[in-house]
Amino acid sequence: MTQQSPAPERRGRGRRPAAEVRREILRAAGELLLTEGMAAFTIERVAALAGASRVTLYKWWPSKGALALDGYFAAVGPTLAFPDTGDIAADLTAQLRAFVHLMRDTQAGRVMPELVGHAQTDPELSALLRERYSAPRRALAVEALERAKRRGQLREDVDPEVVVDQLWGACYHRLLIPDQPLTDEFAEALVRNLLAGIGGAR
Amino acid sequence: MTQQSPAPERRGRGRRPAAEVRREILRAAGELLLTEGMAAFTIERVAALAGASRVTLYKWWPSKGALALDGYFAAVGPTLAFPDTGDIAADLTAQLRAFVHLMRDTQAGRVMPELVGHAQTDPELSALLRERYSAPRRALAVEALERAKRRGQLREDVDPEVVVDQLWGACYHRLLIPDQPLTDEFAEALVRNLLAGIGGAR
DNA sequence: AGAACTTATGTACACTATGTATATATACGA
DNA sequence: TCGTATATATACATAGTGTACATAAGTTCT
Repeated sequence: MTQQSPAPERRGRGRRPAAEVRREILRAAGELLLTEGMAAFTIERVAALAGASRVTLYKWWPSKGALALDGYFAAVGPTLAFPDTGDIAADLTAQLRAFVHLMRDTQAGRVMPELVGHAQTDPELSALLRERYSAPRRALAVEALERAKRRGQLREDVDPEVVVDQLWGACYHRLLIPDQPLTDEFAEALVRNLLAGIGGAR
Repeated sequence: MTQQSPAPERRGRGRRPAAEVRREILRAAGELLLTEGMAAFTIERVAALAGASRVTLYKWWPSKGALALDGYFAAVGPTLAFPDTGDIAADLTAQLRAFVHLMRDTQAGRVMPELVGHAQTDPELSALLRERYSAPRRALAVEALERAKRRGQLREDVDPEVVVDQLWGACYHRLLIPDQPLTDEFAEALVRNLLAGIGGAR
């Protein structure tokens, strides 16, 4: 059992500072999400952990998914970076290895599939996840691929959006439907296959 | 609102034929899943729709996910096929186009992401989905790729498992995290990119 | 045919969670 | 300082989960 945070001592009946309450709620949401995951993530438990009233949560967050995503970002932070060394193969491999590490070896990574999973039945979360998580990350990768194309490292007729799905999408596949393991070798093979092609001597 | 099945008329207190009850439950589970999706799929509602007692469902199915998957297969059937014409590029494209069509244009396809989503917080469903859905389909694709390799249509050093993730995994990515649309052109580009490679003249 | 066994059913209970309504006390801003 | 915004306690109705118990009826074996 993971030790949960000490519940903050109760005050009386009246209002508490709004900023403080909001901070406590986000902290509690992030903590609960990372330690127990989406299955145990309920408005009820977040409120209790934050020492706040459920009514306050219902007032500010339209859905459980929205609250979970805010908690996720509060706990994890943005962490967006895509270094460009001029060698697209090396850059993609490095980026994918970092992604594999994040998803396989960190609490944040273990939670992300659950958020994506919950989004399948929560349109609110689906839209937020797209806007605040996947779209910005996808854009970074697409930009890197466009730059590589301008350097002549990619064929002119290739759609970078499709490439993103064949690299990161492949990783999400192994993450969400775990038939096969998510390894560094996998990340390297993804880039190798796609850049050089897998077709035979024909 | 989708018209739900007429609730079968009640019998008295005693036992009903086990086979009949099981059939009714699976029918109800499939119907509820396909018409209202995983969010509305509860033991309570399946029991009511089947005219059965909740207790019976709890007895035979270990989790909501397991029941949902049985309902899915009862409604949809197996539908496994991977024709081999001898041309791996054509076969992969045809297979992926069929998959895109299934996921985009049918009730079954609209439900599968929800099952995968629910599996993220239901280990029971995760295991069943792997055993009964993804593994058999993955195996078919891997076999087709192995045959192509023997015909010299694929490079010797390529891991077919990785290729599967770069084709079907890419589709699941667009399905589960819908930043970009799932189209026929996408399916075709996947095969083209991977077989020919996307690297430039270097 | 009868007995023994299996199992679906009705009913009930305790528990958790959702979402809303009401009144009250306090923080915040003009 | 006064008015408004809002966090709080409390209550309520609804829905779903999972279990327990006794009973009725299908099923199977002798």
